[in-house]
Amino acid sequence: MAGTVMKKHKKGLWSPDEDQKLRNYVLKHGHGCWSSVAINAGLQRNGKSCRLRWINYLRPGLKRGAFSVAEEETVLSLHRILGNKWSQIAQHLPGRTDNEIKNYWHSCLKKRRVVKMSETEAQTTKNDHKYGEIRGLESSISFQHIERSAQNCSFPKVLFAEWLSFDHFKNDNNLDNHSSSLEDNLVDGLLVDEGTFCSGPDRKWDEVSVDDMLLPPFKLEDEILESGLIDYFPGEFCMDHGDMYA
DNA sequence: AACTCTGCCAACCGCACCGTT
DNA sequence: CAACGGTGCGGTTGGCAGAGT
Repeated sequence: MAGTVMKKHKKGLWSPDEDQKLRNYVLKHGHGCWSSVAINAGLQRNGKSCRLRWINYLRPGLKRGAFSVAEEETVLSLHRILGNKWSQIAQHLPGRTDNEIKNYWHSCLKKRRVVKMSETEAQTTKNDHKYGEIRGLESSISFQHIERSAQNCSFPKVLFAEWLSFDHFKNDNNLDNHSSSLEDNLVDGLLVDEGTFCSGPDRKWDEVSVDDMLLPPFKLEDEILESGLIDYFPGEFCMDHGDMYA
């Protein structure tokens, strides 16, 4: 088309100057609509590219560098349960992005997991009384809290603390606001995270009962405290409930 | 030193979902 | 209710750097 100027969006690596423009703009105005961010910040990028750059690189609070052992273990455990739900896994690793975790998984953990699985298969199943262990899963999942009658729900709720960010506890006691899916995940009156517990490859989530998730000596009703909360975390991870709801 | 191979990381792409019109 | 735009997510790719030959 002669005479028309097609505005081409720039692709490829971001220059320091572009980073600076985007950072300055978002810190000053917030992102709002990403496509307008690109225009208003004077960038020849599309909104999607800006969003990605911000989330994966420029956003404050991001951790850089190698994963710690604890982070690695978390990724392994969560991946075993959640599969390739990188964004969900990332929610439990503050400062890490889904992209980073995904890359890390593909580069390192996939190999290591093969080794580790063969090791763990040799171990007998741990049945610590402080843990609720999920049948069919090698890792033991902590049932951290049971929250009774949270907001609209008259059932006790089990929250898998590893699957909810601490921000949830600090900033948002209303479970229904946190995720629209939470209420959908009541199983026998217990709240669990979405679609993640399948006790076998042939079983669907809605076929899994609480019995599948709890092994003796668990008896939830005996463990619920006056506060409506219960802590199944091992000591070093234990948080004071007051802190969590402060 | 030159070349090839491999791993890592940043970014793109396509799709799905959601809210708005 | 369909169309549309914005956003989020997971898969994939391209390029760079370091290791190996």
